[in-house]
Amino acid sequence: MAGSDAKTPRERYRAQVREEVKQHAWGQIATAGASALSLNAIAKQMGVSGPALYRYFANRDELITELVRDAYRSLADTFQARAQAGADLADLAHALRRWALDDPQRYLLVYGTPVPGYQAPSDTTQIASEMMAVLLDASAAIEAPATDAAATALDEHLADHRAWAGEHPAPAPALRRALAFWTRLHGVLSLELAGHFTGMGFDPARLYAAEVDGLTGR
Amino acid sequence: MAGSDAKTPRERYRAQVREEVKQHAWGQIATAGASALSLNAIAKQMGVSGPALYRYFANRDELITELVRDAYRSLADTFQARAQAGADLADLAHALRRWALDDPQRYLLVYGTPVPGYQAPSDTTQIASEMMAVLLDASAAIEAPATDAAATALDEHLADHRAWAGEHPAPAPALRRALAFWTRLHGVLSLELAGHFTGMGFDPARLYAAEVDGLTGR
DNA sequence: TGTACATCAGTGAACGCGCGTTCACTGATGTAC
DNA sequence: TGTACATCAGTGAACGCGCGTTCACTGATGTAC
Repeated sequence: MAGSDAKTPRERYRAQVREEVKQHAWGQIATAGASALSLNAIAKQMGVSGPALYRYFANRDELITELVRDAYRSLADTFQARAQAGADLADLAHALRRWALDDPQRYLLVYGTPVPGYQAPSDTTQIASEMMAVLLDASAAIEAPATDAAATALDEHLADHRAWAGEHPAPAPALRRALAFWTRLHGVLSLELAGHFTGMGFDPARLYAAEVDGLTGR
Repeated sequence: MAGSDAKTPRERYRAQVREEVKQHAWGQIATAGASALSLNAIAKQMGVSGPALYRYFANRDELITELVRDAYRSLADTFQARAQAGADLADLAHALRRWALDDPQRYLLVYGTPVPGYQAPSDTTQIASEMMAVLLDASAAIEAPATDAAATALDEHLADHRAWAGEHPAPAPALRRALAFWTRLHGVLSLELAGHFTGMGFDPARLYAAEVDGLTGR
């Protein structure tokens, strides 16, 4: 949004090719997983020689970093857009599920088993806290159901360890709810995406919905 | 336990070398992830030529399969041993956490992002249902707290889709509880193991404990 | 509008690497008489 | 207990593959006068 938007044709072309490379990268990740990403293979798919791509990405890691960043950004944007449209916690939950099922590998690139030896870009922390802010807003907007002893114990801990919430003024129960939102829904989603429910016979969407209901106080 | 236990020295030697190969395999997985597993690299570590290992494993996939099977088996054994010692659902939860933190890569090999293109051995289904049986026993042993509307809706679905529970006579609320046990604890564990909580400032063990308490009715 | 020069995209050859896997072989270990 | 033979562990060479990445280069595209 900021900065010099005046793009020369060459700049536009570069951006376009970078985009095309990323498209093919996603396709490759979808079929063989992130650890199998290969610049040479992408080049072949694009009908171009391998070294050509080094004009656009310094190396393989920079490409992966870009994909991770884009995935994070996409999820954060989805959350923010929904929140701005008046979504409550349950709506966010279903937006998350749609986002994940829409492109499982994109979800797994962010939340799956880390690619060995690959260090996530540091600015994802920033994006992650944008998402967390949306979650905290929505969590704080729910009237607290009766808190039991276990919840209270965690609340006390969270009240003292709320660095991750930044400046957000959410009370401890909202912090707890936001964390549970994240971990419970991730629990269902990641097992579903990894295929651990296949053959079990029940519908993962029902389990997900029940978890959402539990989180939002029905 | 069954079968011919009379081992010739050669058979014993073979078993021993297979075991040694697996040890190195785990070490390698720990540092570079499962997708980086290489027979040649293991051979080098063992001070032996690459092809030598083909006396012990038909190929790379057979080795991975064996590791997955062992991991499953280890978790199932842990659960069964704890259950036989009188463990309740909360005890099982903490056993699971210990098992996972004890060797994160072993946990991730079973429950993490699937290794691309690798098909899990079919007999893991058998082991998985052994574990499920233990979970269902423990879940059924807990007196049901007041069930809310969301839980009831899921219960109705599970009552009609209980193939995964096999012959187990657990009532629907116990089925639901066992599933929640699995997905919620996996949610916390997998995010913790993937490092998504690092830098957030709170203690994952507290979050885990709160989820356990919630599952066991305090 | 036309020419001279600089910029940059893409090529092809090359380097070094490690992988999985096959194969013909040597030498040690076990088995049968 | 001793010899003859079969079994099997491990070797080294080899095949074909794909990877990331560097480098000197050609040819097209844009810029300055």
